[in-house]
Amino acid sequence: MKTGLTKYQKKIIKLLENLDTQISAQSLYIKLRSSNPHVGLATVYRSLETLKKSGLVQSRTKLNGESLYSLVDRDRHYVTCVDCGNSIPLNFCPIKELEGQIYQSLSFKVFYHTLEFYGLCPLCSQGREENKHPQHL
Amino acid sequence: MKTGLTKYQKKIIKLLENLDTQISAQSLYIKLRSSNPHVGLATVYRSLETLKKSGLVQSRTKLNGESLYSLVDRDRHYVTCVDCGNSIPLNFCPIKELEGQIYQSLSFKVFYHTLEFYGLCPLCSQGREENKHPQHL
DNA sequence: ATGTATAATGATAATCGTTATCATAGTAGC
DNA sequence: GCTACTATGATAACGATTATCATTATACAT
Repeated sequence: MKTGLTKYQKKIIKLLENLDTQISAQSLYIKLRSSNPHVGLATVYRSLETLKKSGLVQSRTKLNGESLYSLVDRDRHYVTCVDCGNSIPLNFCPIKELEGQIYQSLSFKVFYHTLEFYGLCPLCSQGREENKHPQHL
Repeated sequence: MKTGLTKYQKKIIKLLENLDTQISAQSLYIKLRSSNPHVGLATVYRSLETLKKSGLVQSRTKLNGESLYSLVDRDRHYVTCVDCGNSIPLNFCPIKELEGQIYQSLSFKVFYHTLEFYGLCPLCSQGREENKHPQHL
């Protein structure tokens, strides 16, 4: 094989390239089916797993355990609320440079990294303050 | 209630304090049972969920979807191999200071953050090199 | 082109961590 | 004690992911 990528692996890469958000395996499966009605869910998971191990695709896990996938060159991170679960994207990444240092010190070839902040979003934080002083409901 | 923490929430905090590694809910359940034979698994999950929302406990998710818990003051991060799944702890954290900045700019009160690097560990990297030149097996 | 070995795929069952349900036990305030 | 509310335990249900296995496609040698 020339490219080392299977038919569906290529299709998945294409889909991810035309997407600037992270996407779950299940959603990717739906999207794939619209142009490939016979594709199986297992193929999507298998392809994503292989692409991850080849360093082309990365994933992060939501609080509910679902994994979201994207290309490794999307160096995007999020702030997530532990209460409502909403995520806000950040527009910077302070640690890309560290990947090189890790290779130097640990001989560990870094493909990508995840960085996520967890806490209380303004709305949920506000909600808690109000509950401290209930209005005799 | 004075402290706002239930009986088992306190026990879990104590256990985590005497532990310098992250631990899964299932393992925590086993440990708890040794001194509290009648505790239920659901209680462990419920307590961890509440402790997370109160900002005392943090979690990170392994590649297999299992969550590992620790106290939020354990600012420890890992390098994980996408092939064998092993994790190596890092002894530094470059972004603790950023949490304050995020509160300034987004009014988002950060409890903790996760930072993880993914790639190929020396052993798995070596294994792949060898497979490039198979010995006529 | 044919045959053969190997890899990829699809359908679906199984797995497993986690959540929801619901009845019971505990607790606080009256 | 009585009542309302919270915490708990046992277990069923859930849902994303993985394993299984038969089938199909592909690569390669003949």
